[in-house]
Amino acid sequence: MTKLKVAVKPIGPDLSLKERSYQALREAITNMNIYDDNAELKLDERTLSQQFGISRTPLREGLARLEQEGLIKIVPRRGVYVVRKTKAEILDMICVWAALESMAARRATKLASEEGLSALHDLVDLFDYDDVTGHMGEYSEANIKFHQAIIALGACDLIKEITDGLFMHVRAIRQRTIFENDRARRSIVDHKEIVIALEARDTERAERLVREHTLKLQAHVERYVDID
Amino acid sequence: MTKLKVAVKPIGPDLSLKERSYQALREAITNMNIYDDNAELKLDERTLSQQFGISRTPLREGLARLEQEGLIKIVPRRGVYVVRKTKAEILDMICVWAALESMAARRATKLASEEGLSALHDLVDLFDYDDVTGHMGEYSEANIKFHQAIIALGACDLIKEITDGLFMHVRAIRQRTIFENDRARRSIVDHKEIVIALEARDTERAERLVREHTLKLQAHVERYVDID
DNA sequence: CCCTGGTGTATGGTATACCACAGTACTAAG
DNA sequence: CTTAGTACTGTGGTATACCATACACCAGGG
Repeated sequence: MTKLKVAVKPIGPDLSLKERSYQALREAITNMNIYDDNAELKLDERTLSQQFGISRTPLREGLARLEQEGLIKIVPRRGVYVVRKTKAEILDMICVWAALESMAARRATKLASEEGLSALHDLVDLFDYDDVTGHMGEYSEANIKFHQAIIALGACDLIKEITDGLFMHVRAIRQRTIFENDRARRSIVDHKEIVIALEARDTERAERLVREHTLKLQAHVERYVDID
Repeated sequence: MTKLKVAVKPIGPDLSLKERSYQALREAITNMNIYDDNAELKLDERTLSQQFGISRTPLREGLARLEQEGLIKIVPRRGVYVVRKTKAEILDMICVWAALESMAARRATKLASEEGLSALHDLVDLFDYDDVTGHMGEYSEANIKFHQAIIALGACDLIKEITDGLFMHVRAIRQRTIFENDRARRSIVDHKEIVIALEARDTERAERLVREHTLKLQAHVERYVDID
């Protein structure tokens, strides 16, 4: 077969409309203006389909996926509503996060390459103890990056998949969880200790530090975040 | 307000067709004849819609949910296929299971009531060390029950939700994982030790025992189960 | 003035018709 | 006989029309 295929480009990013509506909606909901104030929580199928320029059929298939993912709730004969997580659900998510990331840390002490660990080390060095003030936005991003990096080092695709979903949900209430400077500083200290434990290949310690670090966040949300 | 509300029953279980097709398909796929042999892995939308007596529209919405859940894969323009988990995916699922159940055990040592623990104790007493032979089917059920009970004691709805999903997927390959008697016996011993640790409220030990118990299964699958 | 019943409308649920592409079979040419 | 090309068919993707219900608004009666 000397069929000289012209590099015709992997065709378009011709995702099906179902896929595109799913992703677009997901994007829209997670980045939604303000999620907790008096934001519009009702979605209208016909309006949406017009906005996207597609018919209701693929749109509804996307909505069905969104519902399965827990981002929206479809009430028969009533409409589709953006779901507002309860405080208990948030706490549960952080709990699962703690369980999975600590397992990832445990695995990382056994599986991670030296290069991977040093890359992680670089991530925490980006922010210094005194440097945090005024860079909360960036730090918040770097914070997520750090945790995702640990999870990546754990080399378990399913853990990555589930935690990505959790982060997506949690991002929706990020605005409410104002990380005060003090918390950020203590967080940085925790991160440094975690990296040290990982580099020392100290499985038990790395697992414990990661778990406790995340459970600190859980306790903080429990005490100070007021939703519902 | 002295409104004497009559307990009027939550009305009918008027599930939508989308919901029913979703559940029916899910049921059908998880209990599917033999999942690994030469079973039919291609699903035909029109045939299914006729079998269910509904149109393709709600059926496809159900399929979209199934795909999101990972039970099927919809290949654009090609069709929908029942997904066959790879060995790596199975191992990942057991890994997540270990992480979540050990976290549940940890929480159980702090949250569980004495009644809950004694109920768990009863579960392990149902099967004795020598009693397992010939009752593998029942034991397999009791085994799942035991793990679900621990998760329930952890009192984290999301952990329950996720692990339920994992069990559903794993059930599909249960047939392949022949639990030989020896494994069952050792499993029973593990279970008894776990209960003891829980009743002693020994958080660290309970966490460790549960994790190691599940990781033993992972190692067993890794070594002896051959799929793909 | 309030409460109740009915009608109308808007919106979600379902069915169906149509379209586009992939896979296959058949035919023709080398 | 083999291979390539073309046409046909079947299946998934999409659009649209129709149906059923929930909610709002209005009218009439208490």
